[in-house]
Amino acid sequence: MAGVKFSRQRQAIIDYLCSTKEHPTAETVYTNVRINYPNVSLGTVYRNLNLLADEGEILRLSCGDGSDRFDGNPKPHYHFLCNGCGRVIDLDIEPMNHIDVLAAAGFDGTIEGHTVLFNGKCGNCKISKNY
Amino acid sequence: MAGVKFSRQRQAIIDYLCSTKEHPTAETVYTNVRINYPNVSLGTVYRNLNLLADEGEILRLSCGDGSDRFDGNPKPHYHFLCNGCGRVIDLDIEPMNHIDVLAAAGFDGTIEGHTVLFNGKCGNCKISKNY
DNA sequence: TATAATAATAGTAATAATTATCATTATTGT
DNA sequence: ACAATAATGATAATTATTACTATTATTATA
Repeated sequence: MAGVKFSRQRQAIIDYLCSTKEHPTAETVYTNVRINYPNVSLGTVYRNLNLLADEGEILRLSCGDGSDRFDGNPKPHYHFLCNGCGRVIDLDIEPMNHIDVLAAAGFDGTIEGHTVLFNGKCGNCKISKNY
Repeated sequence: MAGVKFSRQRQAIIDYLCSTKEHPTAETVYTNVRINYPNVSLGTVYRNLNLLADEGEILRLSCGDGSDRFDGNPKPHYHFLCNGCGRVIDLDIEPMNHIDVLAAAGFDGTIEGHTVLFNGKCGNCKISKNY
């Protein structure tokens, strides 16, 4: 990475993101990185999350429910947002790359990719909240 | 609508949203409604956009690029976000309702729906910005 | 039509999420 | 070891949105 130097704080952010499947917000990343780096600043967390997302090392998820979330797995995959508890869960289905071709028909731009966000009630909420 | 009274301001917001295909932000709605209602407040615009989105009369689009956008057409359809100019464009393809069934396989929650956001370069940007 | 109930408004203050600034510290190539 | 410069922590600033409240508008009914 040209012009990018290693930093312990950035590494700790990557390590934390890769250790969880919870799609944490910047604030949650901050809370968890502070366990090992009590002096880390929230600005540093935001700066690095942006850098890593720009480099394609992590994914940024904007689910429209407040803060952005981040995913340590940069491979394109689909997500589910529970509108009971707000959790974001990875879905285990193959990305449908062919829909980029379908969408391109009759469109004068160039399609580079897509995101899919499913919504509904997660397994936990179905039980605990009687959905 | 139980407990909901008519207001000229709300009607003006609906009229404006239905008159454009530009998926405006709350700020843009505000600017345009002010042409006919110079005293309308930004809070009124936000309050009504939230109300209308909750009632299902309009769509809220969170594209992850700053402000939420709104669409006067509440029928589920797919969108394209140009990462050259930031414009959001309606795509003319049939929603793939069957993918909700695919996604539900091996998932313990209930899938109620999904959104798809394509990205790339719009026709204008391909020309004007040499993409 | 006048009235009473209450929803909606404008204006403003407050909050939440994120980005910018900057002096100091850490990393890295030579 | 040193010089160049990227990264940091602390804080201020910005952006997007929501909350509060006294006043005004809508609407059902007398």
